[in-house]
Amino acid sequence: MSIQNQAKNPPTALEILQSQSLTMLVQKEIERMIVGGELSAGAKLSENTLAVRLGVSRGPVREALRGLEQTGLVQVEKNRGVFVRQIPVEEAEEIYELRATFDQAAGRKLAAHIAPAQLKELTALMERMEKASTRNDLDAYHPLNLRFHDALIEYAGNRKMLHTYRRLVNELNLFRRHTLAQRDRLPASTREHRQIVDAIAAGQPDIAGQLLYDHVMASRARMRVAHESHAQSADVLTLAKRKSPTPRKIK
Amino acid sequence: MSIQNQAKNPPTALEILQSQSLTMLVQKEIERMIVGGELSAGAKLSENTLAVRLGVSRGPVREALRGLEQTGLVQVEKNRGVFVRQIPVEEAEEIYELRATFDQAAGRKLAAHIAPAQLKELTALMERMEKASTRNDLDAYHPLNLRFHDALIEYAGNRKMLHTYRRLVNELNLFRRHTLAQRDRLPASTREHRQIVDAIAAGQPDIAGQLLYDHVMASRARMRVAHESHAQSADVLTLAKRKSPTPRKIK
DNA sequence: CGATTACAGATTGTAGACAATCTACAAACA
DNA sequence: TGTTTGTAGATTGTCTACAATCTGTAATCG
Repeated sequence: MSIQNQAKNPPTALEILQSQSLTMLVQKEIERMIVGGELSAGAKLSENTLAVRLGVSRGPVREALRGLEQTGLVQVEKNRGVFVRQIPVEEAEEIYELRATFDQAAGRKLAAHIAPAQLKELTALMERMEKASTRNDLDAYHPLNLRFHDALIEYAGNRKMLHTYRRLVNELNLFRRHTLAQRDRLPASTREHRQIVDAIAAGQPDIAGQLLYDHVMASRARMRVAHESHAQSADVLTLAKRKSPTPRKIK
Repeated sequence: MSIQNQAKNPPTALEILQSQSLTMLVQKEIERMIVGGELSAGAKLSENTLAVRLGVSRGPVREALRGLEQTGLVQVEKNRGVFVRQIPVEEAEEIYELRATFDQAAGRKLAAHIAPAQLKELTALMERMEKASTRNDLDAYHPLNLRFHDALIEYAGNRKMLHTYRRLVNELNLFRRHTLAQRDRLPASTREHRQIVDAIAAGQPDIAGQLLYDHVMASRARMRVAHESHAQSADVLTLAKRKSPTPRKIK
């Protein structure tokens, strides 16, 4: 064993500097702009504009965009440009269904064996959601809900699953209308959360898994309803708004 | 509706030319070299070498490598180069577990409602595997097995799941020793396949799902055994062989 | 007057050049 | 002899420049 092989678990400042290339930073920044809503779905990402804005040349920007393309956040059209992806409802529903199977599997594993500290954390998150629910405070509820489900997957102990799950959730953020689905459904959602935590605490894998699957699929159904009710007005908006994703013209 | 919006489902030659940028072609080619075994795990990918070999400049090669990094096929180390990823056993096991949950979900859906043509195709694949099994022909069995499980996910009708599944399987190809796990276990695997198809045909979601989950997890267990039995000799080999992933030296 | 064609400006795709960093080997030192 | 230091070559990171393509507008034709 060589002496110099002393990798610490917490990444040191040195390792950070070593791994942070311009391309990585640019990619993170563009991703932040997208998920933060600064760039809305369908918007065109001009290489030049981004390069100037970030103070780099087009090279790193192009590399970052190729990376983002693989994560599903942007869509590249040759000779036309890069656009923030628009997630069709059908795809959003597929993602919800995938999430449901992830949550189900995680619930099963956690019910079989969960560390006391983890159960405590889940309970705490759930109780905070209950409080936000009684205040009907969606702005507080939403991030807690994200953390609750993320923790669920994290505690299941499969890093590959966690990574895949986070990528899916990130992609789902592009589908704006899904957040609206929770409005007015906080009580139901909250009740389901308590049942889930109870099943996990009681060590009932099948029940916990089934409850989680149903919970996410119920979110999916609410999302679809919210989407359909806003369909007409929203479609008019997008039709008027989108100059970018114009179909390629045939000359 | 405008006249020129006539996208056919089968991608036309025109659309292919439009979407195939040099970067895309380079990425596909490098990916082919990796999964085809031409570049083994841990190998260094020199930008210049790749560029010359493919007859392009370094720009598209770099962009392609950034894309491959996101798919998990390569690992980028700043100022050091790009390497074909080495999948640790632990990660391979996580991927197997994820696959198991995918297959379980797919089996459930298919048992609930599967098209006759699809059931026929699954049956045909299974029977061909049985024949290959009696001949103990692993070279014939392996691709059939891949197609069988891929078809299973495909027929479940969730494109996002299919996409994610294929990416995971692709990544698992980097873990060489997992193919060996099937040697001498063809009869068991074949028997499980028949049970699975039977459960789907009989419309028993829970059973089909459970069989599939157990089937993939059994593959995982076989993979681990194969890995451990070859551990010593293999480790010696990799230690002697790898010049590339040398730990970064401290000066 | 409507549709088609031609052209100018802008944007993307690719290539090549330069600077920064790393690797490996050799020289110098204890 | 073993370790450290210095240097040359190679590789990567980034930038700039040029070619190919697209978009939108104006001119032309029926």
